[in-house]
Formats: sequence, structure tokens, C-alpha cells
Amino acid sequence: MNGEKQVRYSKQRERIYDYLCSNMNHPCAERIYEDLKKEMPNLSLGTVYRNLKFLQDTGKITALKSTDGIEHYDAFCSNHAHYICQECGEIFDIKEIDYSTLTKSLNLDECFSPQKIILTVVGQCPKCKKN
Amino acid sequence: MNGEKQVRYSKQRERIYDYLCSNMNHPCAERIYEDLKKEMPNLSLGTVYRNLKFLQDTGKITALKSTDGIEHYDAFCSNHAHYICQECGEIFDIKEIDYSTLTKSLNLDECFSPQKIILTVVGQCPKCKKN
DNA sequence: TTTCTTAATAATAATGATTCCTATTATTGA
DNA sequence: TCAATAATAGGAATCATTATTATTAAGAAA
Repeated sequence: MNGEKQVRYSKQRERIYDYLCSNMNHPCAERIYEDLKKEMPNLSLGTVYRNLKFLQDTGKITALKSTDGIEHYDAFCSNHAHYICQECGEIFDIKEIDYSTLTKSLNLDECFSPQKIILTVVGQCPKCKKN
Repeated sequence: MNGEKQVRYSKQRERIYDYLCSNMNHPCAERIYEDLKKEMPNLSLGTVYRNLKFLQDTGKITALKSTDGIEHYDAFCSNHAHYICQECGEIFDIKEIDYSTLTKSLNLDECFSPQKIILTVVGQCPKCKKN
């Protein structure tokens, strides 16, 4: 009768979310699929994508497109930026951001209404720097 | 004899670059292709992509993936950020950035070596704000 | 100018991440 | 337990981008 579509529990969705909470290394859909397939042999890649989108829409996870052009997923949802190593591709969270100072540094014209800042820093990570 | 591959002139490449210099509205490859096809009827989309990549590699243009997931091109190469309108999708250049302040606001651990900062602000543009 | 090497092109096929489709399965309210 | 329908599995479709290949055309040398 009402337009709202009810949401039902699904084992797959729960496991995908749990996986992201315990693997904070920003995996891509394919990686999540391969790992979870070990314990759920007939998991479908489409199911992984569908639930990742659902989790994004409900604000439980976020996604970022890495320099490889592929979407990576993050269960850490607080406002933060990312540091991508240009050599190994590892993604790090930048958490200690002073957003008020950051916004000021942009000198944005006041006729704009910024809602979200997507910030990615590219460079060498400590490990690759050593070699 | 030497490993260096010589670079030859090509009308197509010159026109693609000129087009980007006079159209600073961040067009995508398809748009560039459609517009230039009017004056070069047998231009190929592959040629557009190949030259866009060449121009990127030689530092004459930059590319940014918009919220629509498509790559957009920019002949304005100075260090700058972008503002994308979440309603109409228009992309604006943010030029007056104080990078020294911006970098400090990130509180990055000194064991990282930032090379490039990719920053995109999403929000309403002045025009969409009015409606 | 003519020739020759090979870079660049046009046309089209291939790729690959993501989305869509559909028959089947599973959740949940009655 | 049963009925309604949300979610899944499996696979096909989409679409931006890249790769392939025969042909064209820079541009250096003869």
C-alpha cells in the first residue's frame, strides 16, 4: 500500500558489512567477493555490488575511486581524506584534518555552497620510501 | 638505433589541444570528439583518447574523473582544485588555493611524501542555488 | 623531388568494471 | 503454515576506455 519498500535481513549483506569492518585496508568489490566466496561458495558478484551500493546509500560505508580507476570501500565513515601510495597503491586514512582551516585555504567565493570535500593525496608511503 | 621514439606532428593532436585551450568547460572525450568531427569528418574516437593521453603524459593537460564517473579534460594545468555542482554537474576551477595552509591542515605524518593533492568540492553552484 | 622508415590515424574489436534481468530462494508479517 | 515479495545466483548487457591492424602521412635522407 505504501511506497516504501521494506528492507529484509540477508546473511550476505551482514557478512559484507562485517568484512569491511574488520578489513580496513580499502578493498575493492572483486577482493571482497573472492574472500567471502571461500565461506559462501555460491555468493554472486552482483550481490556484492548491490549490497555495497545499499550500504553506501544507508551511510554505513563510503567508496573512493583510487588512482587505478577502481572503486574501493571503507567502513570508516567519519569525515576524512585518503593518501594513496603511487608505488604500491596502498590507501591510508588521513584522520586528523582541520576542516575549518582547509576550507579557508580554498578561498571559495561565498556564492558557492560546499557540501562535501573529496581529498586524495598521492605520494610515497613510508614503506616504499625506504626502498 | 636509440630507444627514444620520435614524435611527429599531427593535425588531429593540434586541434584537440587548441580545442581544450578555447573550451575551458572541462569537456569529456566524447564531447571533444563530437565537436571536432564537424570540421574533421573522419576523426576517430580512438585518436581523441590516444592524444588526450599523450597530452597528459607531456603535461599539457590534466584529467579529472567527475562524479558521473567519466574523465573530463582541462588545459589549465596550474595546481588547482575543482568544484562540481551536484545538480547540473558543471565543473569550476578553484584557483586561489593557499597550498601551504591546506597541507598543514592535513596534519600528515612526516614519514609520508605527498607529491600531488587531488581535491574536489561538491555542492551547489550559484546558478542552481537560485532555483 | 623521390624514396623510405615508421609514427599516427581510422575503423573496429576487445576489455573490464559495474549494472541489469529473471527465475529461484528466503525472509517475515499474518 | 502460508502468502507476499525482497534478495539472491547466474549470466547477459552496458559503456567508457584500450588494443589491434591495415592504411596514411610526417619528415629525414638520398
